[in-house]
Amino acid sequence: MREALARAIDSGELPDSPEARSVEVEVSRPANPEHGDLASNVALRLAKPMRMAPPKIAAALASQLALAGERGLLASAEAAGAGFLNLRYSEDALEATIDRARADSGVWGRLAADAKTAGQAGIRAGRHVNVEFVSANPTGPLTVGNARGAFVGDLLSRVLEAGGQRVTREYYFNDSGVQVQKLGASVLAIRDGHEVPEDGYHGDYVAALAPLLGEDILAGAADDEAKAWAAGRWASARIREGIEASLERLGVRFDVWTTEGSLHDDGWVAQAMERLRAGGHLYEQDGATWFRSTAFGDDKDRVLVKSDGNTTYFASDIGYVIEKFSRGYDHLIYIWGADHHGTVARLRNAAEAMGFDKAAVEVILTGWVHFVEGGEELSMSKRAGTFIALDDLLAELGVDAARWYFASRGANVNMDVDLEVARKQSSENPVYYVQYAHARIASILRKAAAAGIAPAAALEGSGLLAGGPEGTLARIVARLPEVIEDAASAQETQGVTTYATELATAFHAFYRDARVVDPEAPELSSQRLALVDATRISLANALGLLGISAPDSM
RNA sequence: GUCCCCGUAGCUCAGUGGACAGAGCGGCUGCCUUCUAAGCAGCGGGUCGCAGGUUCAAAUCCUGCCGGGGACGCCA
Repeated sequence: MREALARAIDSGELPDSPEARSVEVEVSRPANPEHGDLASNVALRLAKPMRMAPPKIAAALASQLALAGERGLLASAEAAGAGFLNLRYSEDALEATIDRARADSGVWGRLAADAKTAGQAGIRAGRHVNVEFVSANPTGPLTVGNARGAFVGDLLSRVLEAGGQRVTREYYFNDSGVQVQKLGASVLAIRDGHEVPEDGYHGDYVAALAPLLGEDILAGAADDEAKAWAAGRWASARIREGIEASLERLGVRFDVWTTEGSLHDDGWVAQAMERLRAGGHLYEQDGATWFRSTAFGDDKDRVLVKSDGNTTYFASDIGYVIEKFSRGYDHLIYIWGADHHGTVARLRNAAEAMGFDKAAVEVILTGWVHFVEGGEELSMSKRAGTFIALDDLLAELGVDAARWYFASRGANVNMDVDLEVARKQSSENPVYYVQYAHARIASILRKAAAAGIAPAAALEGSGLLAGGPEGTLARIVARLPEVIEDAASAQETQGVTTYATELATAFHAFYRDARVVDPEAPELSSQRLALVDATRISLANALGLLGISAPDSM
């Protein structure tokens, strides 16, 4: 495009100027397929510096592009509308792409972490990133309220991996806070037939744990408080196992589990404080130690060490920042609920004060999920035991439907979920529409194999994609790599669900218009089988990226 | 009071500078002797919260306002 522009200027067709030579050439995919496979607005941008009507500029560029033929890549280039330049791929280029999808089926669509992609703006392939999410304390099972973070974090991780980044999934929790002792006291109370303390934990899961508590756990505990701690640590370890199992069922697996206590024990918190102190970012007032967060634009300064000598949660957080960076990450991402937004600034400010790049500490806030059942709001208190366990919800809705539900919405939007409606509509979830297309293809492939027709080895040069139903379908199949690229750079999955739905629709239409297995026309059949197989691969890889299964039959 | 997020079809949500604003669900009408009808074709449904501004071009960017949610602790 840039070359064509230069040629047009050199040949005197278009006026020369510094602006014209340096204009940003933008190429995008038009919404309307009639506008070609790619479109550019350069002519519109050039109108002012060139003092020429956009359509005229577009026409000049189109003729230059047509002359060059771009080494067989483009079939046509034409000016259209108010000055758009529409380009169309050649059959050969499209066929080669379809062949490539089949040859590299396992990695088709994913970005390699090579020098080329690393240099590309927004992609950041090769980056080593830590994604911390869920991080619910092990004082009870995961609730539906934890679902958002679990899916958002896992989907983000998958998308970054597909974009060629190295991802560590991290879970942070506190196993040494007073809540652990309260949990232990609650378990003991139930075991011994006493009332659960007012501020204890009242859920059924506590009662279920009580009879399992062995006397050996309490050995060596001198008084009631020590017993409660011992029981609490034991119970929270059991609960953590349960949490891990729940996450496994969601298809979420963590690489690293870090406890708040270890950040103190291993000296990270002290190290962080030392670094801030050395930089002159700390001061003492009213017996407490403060971080001068306001120097970095925060509303107020923040306490690190309370006047009673205990450190705050924030102190652990900054120790954690150092600890994470010490492991060699280029970038840290935190998935937090929207209610934590007030703590974002201080964390990033502290990272900056400790000498890290503020931009390398990113917080993604998830919107609120408001659960309602039959018009009534559901409370979600672990302490009161009035929550809905994540496992229960997923047993009803299914993991694939739930994953799709969260993947197709932005992380930061608030949503209302009426469980009655969700149950009723789970069978209407669009995920099944996409999975059905995949199953249909698998069925066709089985049918063909039974009829002794094998997919063509390659389509390049076949002319199958010249137009008609085949051309339409192939163009969408070929788009997966750019869908993944967009998802990776925007760090979002909505585009993937939209694409998968579009591809499924295109396939269902193709299914209607073109019979694939036809013993009367074996050559056409085998070519169509190759296209249909490529469709299956794009569908499976799009679903796989979201952690959703691609069934061979439904 | 300050700050953050959201406001798009009856409902749930995509689209975040480009050519007539999209999908699913719901409503209505047709289509199974033919590779899976969990499908297909069609109809109906929109002041993109409101008002200004920037731009050749605004649902998209800027400002103000309205409405909904959330956060503002020496809690964790």
